[in-house]
Amino acid sequence: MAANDGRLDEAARAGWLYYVAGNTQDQIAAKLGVSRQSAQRLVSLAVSEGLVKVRIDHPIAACLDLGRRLVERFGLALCEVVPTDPGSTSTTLGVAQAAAVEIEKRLRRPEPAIMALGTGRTLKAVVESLPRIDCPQHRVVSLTGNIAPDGSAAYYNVVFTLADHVTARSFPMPLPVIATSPEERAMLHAQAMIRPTLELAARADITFVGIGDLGPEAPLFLDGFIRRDELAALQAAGAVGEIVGWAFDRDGALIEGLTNPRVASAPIPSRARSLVVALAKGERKLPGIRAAIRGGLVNGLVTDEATARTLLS
Amino acid sequence: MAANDGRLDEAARAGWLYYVAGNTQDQIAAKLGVSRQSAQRLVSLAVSEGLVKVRIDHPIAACLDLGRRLVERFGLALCEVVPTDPGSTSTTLGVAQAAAVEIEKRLRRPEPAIMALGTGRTLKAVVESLPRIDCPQHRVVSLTGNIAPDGSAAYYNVVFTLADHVTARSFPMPLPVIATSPEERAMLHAQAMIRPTLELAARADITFVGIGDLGPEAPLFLDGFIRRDELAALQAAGAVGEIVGWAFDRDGALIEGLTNPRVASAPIPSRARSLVVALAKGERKLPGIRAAIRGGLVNGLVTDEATARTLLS
DNA sequence: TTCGCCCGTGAGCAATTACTCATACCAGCG
DNA sequence: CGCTGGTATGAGTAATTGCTCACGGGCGAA
Repeated sequence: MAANDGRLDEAARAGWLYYVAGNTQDQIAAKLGVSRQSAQRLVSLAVSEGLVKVRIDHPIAACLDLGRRLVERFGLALCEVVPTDPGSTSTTLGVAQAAAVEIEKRLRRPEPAIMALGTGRTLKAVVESLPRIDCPQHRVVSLTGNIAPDGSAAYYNVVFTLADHVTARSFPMPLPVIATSPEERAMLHAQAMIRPTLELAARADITFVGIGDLGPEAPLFLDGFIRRDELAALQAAGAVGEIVGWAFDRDGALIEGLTNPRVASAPIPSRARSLVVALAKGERKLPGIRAAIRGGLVNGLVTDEATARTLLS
Repeated sequence: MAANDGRLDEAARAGWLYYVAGNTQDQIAAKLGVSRQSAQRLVSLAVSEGLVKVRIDHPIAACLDLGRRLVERFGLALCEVVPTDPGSTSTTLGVAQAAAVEIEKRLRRPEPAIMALGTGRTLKAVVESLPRIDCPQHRVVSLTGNIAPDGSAAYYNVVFTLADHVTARSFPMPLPVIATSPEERAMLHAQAMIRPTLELAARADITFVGIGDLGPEAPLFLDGFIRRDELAALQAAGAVGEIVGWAFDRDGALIEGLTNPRVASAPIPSRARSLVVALAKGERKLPGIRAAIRGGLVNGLVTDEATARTLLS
């Protein structure tokens, strides 16, 4: 660990000399007394470890405009639109970074606040691109369980990862995502460990959630939280997306019955008194995004240009 | 302007695709429909226009440690130490970026605050590396005049430059830096336009100033604010540095007489009730830095590793 | 102690990027 | 209408970077 830290230290230094001071890797090698290849490795280590954060500080007119129009059209309280990379297959590229900036902005405020987080690949990517922040005044609460169907702690539980970067007090939720029965759900929620967390979630000042699609590759299904027949039933009932497990139809109304009564996640915090920001982009999630903002499940959105355009058309 | 903006827009997009999305310039060229060379030009334009901000998000242990020791040793309220690039001749590299981060942090706070700024090459570089921030709740006031000896607006008046990036209310000071006589100074300060600004400066919550050396290449002399004989007189009187024109000796005590009675800048705000941060690094400025912190002219410092080490030795 | 594995290192090479120069284009002007 | 200065563009080339592979030293297991 100490050696590793020393290495990261060197990597940070190399990255600094490279990106900030504008040295070539040869110069860095000379200054740090290592071979050019090692310098290159240090720089690339700095990048891959996420030590190097790049942001483009220019309001690309087209994106700004799309954001404004989305705010107007759907009555959103917050909307960020990032450029689309036409070739990329990533479902988080750009959105994650933009969301991280928003989160960082809140966490840097000195007034104590409660932030609730959902789960999923997008949130995971967001948290990974957060810088280190010291903010013990804030509390971060997970909206959803961190127990995978196989009993292990789910990879996508983001509050744990967040704790690596941020010193806020964190409240994970030691629950499955979807209980086996409504009764089990009730029992779990009644636990002494859980109730304070649920109450905290209900009082969140700001919430960031991903939106899951419910197509054939629904993350909820892929990750084993629901079975194929349950997915099919949801689809048949008109479900087009889900937020922390709560499936909803094209009007943004939660599906009655099926898996929803067993969802062990906290309810989505109130849009009336807090900011609930959805992070999502891409063709597959479009029906879900559209439903969530039309139905008022969320009042904030971070998405990309292409998705924004389609939403407006 | 419109065309230029469109170009910057493209540049920002290219920069985004390059740095955030990780495309090669070939790919960017294809996606933007331009030649590879043009894509390269767009990316480099984005960099040179300062659209691309890189920060290294790792507390380099050595720097942290130096900062802590400086805080302890000199009773500072804030100290940031950045790595040194052994080969670079820049007097602002690193320090400017670190200071920009500190300033940004303050400006992002929602509670209204008053920030005072000095002048000089360092401050200029700081302001240029600030991102765009919308913060009309804050007020930014210049401590010093913006009229050069030849009557033009001085290049290094940073509050104007700041206004390009930040929407805070700004209060420049339409004064020379050093008046021709103490009487002129008094008269200038009595002006109705000036007095509110001076009062604002006195109430600043946080102040950032550069430290000028008074060696043979003193910026005050190079920029024509003082004559060679005045510089010599200051040196003879034991002056080792200046802050917004106020020359001080090695104990950090303001020089009596000479140019000081004619300095038209606002007094350095109170260290007792606010934070006054000096931004400076480099051999030449060392005597000035040492004097300023030992004499309590400032209670914060942003500097580089090499300077920090020397200060501690 | 010795063997084998693995991590880090250095060399060479392919890919990518940055720079220089010549050319083309355009606006303003005679 | 043609000229001229300035600016953008494309081509070629040098520099820089990133990748792969083979080597070597350290460490744990037998």
